[in-house]
Amino acid sequence: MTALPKRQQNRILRERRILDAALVVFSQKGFVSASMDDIAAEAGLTKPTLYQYFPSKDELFTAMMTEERDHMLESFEYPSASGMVAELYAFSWHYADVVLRPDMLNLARLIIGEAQRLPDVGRAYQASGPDRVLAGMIAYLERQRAAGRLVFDDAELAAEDLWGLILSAPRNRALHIPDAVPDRGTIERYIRNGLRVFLRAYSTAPEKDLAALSSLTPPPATATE
Amino acid sequence: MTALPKRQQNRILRERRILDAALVVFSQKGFVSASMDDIAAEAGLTKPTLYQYFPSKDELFTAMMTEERDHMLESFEYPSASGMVAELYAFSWHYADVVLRPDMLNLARLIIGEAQRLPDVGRAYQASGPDRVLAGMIAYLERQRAAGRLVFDDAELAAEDLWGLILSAPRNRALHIPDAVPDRGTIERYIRNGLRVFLRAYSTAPEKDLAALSSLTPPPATATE
DNA sequence: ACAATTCTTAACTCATAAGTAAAGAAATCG
DNA sequence: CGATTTCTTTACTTATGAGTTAAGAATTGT
Repeated sequence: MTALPKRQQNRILRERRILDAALVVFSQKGFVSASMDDIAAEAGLTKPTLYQYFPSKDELFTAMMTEERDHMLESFEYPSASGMVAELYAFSWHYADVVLRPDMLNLARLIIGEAQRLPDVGRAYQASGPDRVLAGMIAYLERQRAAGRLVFDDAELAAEDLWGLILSAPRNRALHIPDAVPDRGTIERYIRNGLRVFLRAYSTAPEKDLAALSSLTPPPATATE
Repeated sequence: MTALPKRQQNRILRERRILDAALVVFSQKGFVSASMDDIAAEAGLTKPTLYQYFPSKDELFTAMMTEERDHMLESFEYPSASGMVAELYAFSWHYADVVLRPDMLNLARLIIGEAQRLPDVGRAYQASGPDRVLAGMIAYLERQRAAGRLVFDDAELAAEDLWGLILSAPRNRALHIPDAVPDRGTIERYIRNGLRVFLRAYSTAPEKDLAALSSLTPPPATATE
């Protein structure tokens, strides 16, 4: 009874296809060089049809960004593990897997490249991505502090230290050099070292935590890789 | 006797002006949206004249990037101070002052935004900027290790930890949100905290070094700010 | 002061891309 | 099955920008 008419279903599917195509083409070519003909072709339809769904290139871009922002929010779940160290390790790996995905890097490049022209987009990206993850991490770290496992004055700085330690170098390199996405061994190296520094600086039981870190193994490569 | 004819002097000056204008306009608008008319106007001359100096937009961009790369290399000198902690602090501030300059951030955004289209430019930027600074820092840290002040297994990772700790968060935010260049108090906060974490993790005399850090004050704001 | 060089002005060609219109074909609906 | 809706095809307008030309003005050199 709630089944939509075929026509409406098709409209929803086509809109979906257009937004996906827009993401691909904008990410590859940047806003200006991506043409509406290219995006229509990528979506498997024609430009006049595309214009029936989105009245202008700007509106398509904005809609695509809004959609992607919502998708981004879904990516940052918190893996559960046994113990703070295992949790930090699992999350570091999860975060790395998301952030270093080629499509995510392409999107980041797009946003950074357009940040001057579209300040709201940059702001929205920062709010839905990094700031959101940071807020979650701050809460997590404060819980660990309350449980006596960590000590720090400023939870925000501690959370930012963690990202800086585990992913700053590979991500920056990958942003500058698209071919330079690190392999899993390299990511492991950064994560492990970053967590060591973090635990040495903030843990109330550094020896025990470093030993726990030594026993952890990286997660299997995800199918999306 | 070595004085160049006025004509040659003017050519050199004009070329300089064109490259400066190119940097400004490309940084503000990105490669595609920056027009040769805009750049000529910024340089205070006309498009046909501009084409007398640089045969195409691509070649102007490449020349501008090459020029900027050489400029970048000049920016990363090593301030001298008394003691390792003071040296790290001074350099952290120096690095922050360079990297967070609006024009440097604009250039970084430009490079990141064009990285897919111009992989060589991204590679050259990485090699002349971050990799270069990193190499210097690695050498410095290894000297401190040899002198018994630091302990680490991997100098490269230690050097990357330092950048990640002191500047990763503010720089990323500034890349996404052009208005969000941090004030000096915020930079101080990141640098001080970052160095604390670094010293706690790697110093052979953490208490002493943290005390030394406490006594340091930020450098005066530079005139270029 | 005159000649040579360089720049400016004004106009141009060509290509590209955003956005649009109309007619016919295809898909869906009742 | 005919009516309606939606999409495709084809062609179009307009604007923009890379790159170019020619004539006259300005600058430099001798």
